[in-house]
Amino acid sequence: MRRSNDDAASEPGGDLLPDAADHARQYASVRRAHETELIEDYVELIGDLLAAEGEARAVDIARRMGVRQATVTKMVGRLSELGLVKSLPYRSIFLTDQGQAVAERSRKRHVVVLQFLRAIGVSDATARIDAEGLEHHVSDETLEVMRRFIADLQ
Amino acid sequence: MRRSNDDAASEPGGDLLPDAADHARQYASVRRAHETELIEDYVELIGDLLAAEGEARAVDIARRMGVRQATVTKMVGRLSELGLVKSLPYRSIFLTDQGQAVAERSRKRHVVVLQFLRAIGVSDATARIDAEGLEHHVSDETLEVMRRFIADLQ
DNA sequence: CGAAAAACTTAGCTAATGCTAATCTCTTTA
DNA sequence: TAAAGAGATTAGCATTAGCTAAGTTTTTCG
Ligand SMILES: [Mn+2]
Ligand SMILES: [Mn+2]
Ligand SMILES: [Mn+2]
Ligand SMILES: [Mn+2]
Repeated sequence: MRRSNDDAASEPGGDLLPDAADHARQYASVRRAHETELIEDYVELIGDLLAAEGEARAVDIARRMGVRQATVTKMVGRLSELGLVKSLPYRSIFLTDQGQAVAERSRKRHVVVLQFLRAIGVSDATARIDAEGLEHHVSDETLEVMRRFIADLQ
Repeated sequence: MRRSNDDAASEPGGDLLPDAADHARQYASVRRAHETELIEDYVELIGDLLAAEGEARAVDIARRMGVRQATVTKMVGRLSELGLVKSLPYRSIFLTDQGQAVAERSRKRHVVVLQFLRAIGVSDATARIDAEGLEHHVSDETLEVMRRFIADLQ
């Protein structure tokens, strides 16, 4: 029944072990982000390819994601079931309205995170790599802080 | 053979679609982070529990992680195979030297990210949530920038 | 046109991470 | 000290995300 030091959050420097329920919510939040992360990356990439090339082919998605075509086919099937994507066999992939919305939102967030990293002095190459992972774990509140930070620099 | 606009990276505001190989490396980097992410969180949590309570029991890990005990048992088995943890059936879990090192490194990084978020104006509650996910995608370079940012504020 | 090449799909496999239900072991307490 | 309760484990299932190998369809080109 070991119950001793709790409320580590209130201790000076007690940044570890917050209240157990809150702690669990933190991890749950991360798990939730992981569920949508890949979906967002695929949809965002498809949107970028559509904007840049006019079409999004599985080969190109595979090359950019660094995965096999079979993996892309399977993922596109999932995106289709989720109503984010419209695709016919052996044809280019397109975004539904819902997919467009997701792509737009992801793209904006990605750009803010990338610009923020550069703004605080991270090199472009590193900023790009880090942004690709960080973007999915940035809350609206933090995103807004980043946006302000960038704006204040002008 | 649609080959048209490349080197988006060099365009003004071209923050989308970098060189394909680089782009693939970005995603690969994220995938790599995801492989170690959970491991780091478990090991870090076990370290924190050992420090705070003297022992790390599966119940407590389960409660804090917000998962079932069966999930913890399985994960501890994996950590054990990885040589990060030492455990006997029905007994507390301990860290190996290697595990200690991982825990230490993770803890330090986590704290820097948390303090950085607070430093730029994110609320404590949000900073805690975001840090739990962000920490795993922060490169050494970015971490150093964050550290300097915090230090310069004193 | 008709082959060869490229693109795409399908089937079947693996690993990671979660779950529930059932069981086992240990600890507490009446 | 024996039952009850708490903690831990095991077995079996589902989902996600990747892979290879084998086939299909479409496109390119001699
Ligand atoms: Mn992105
Ligand atoms: Mn991403
Ligand atoms: Mn952590
Ligand atoms: Mn974490």
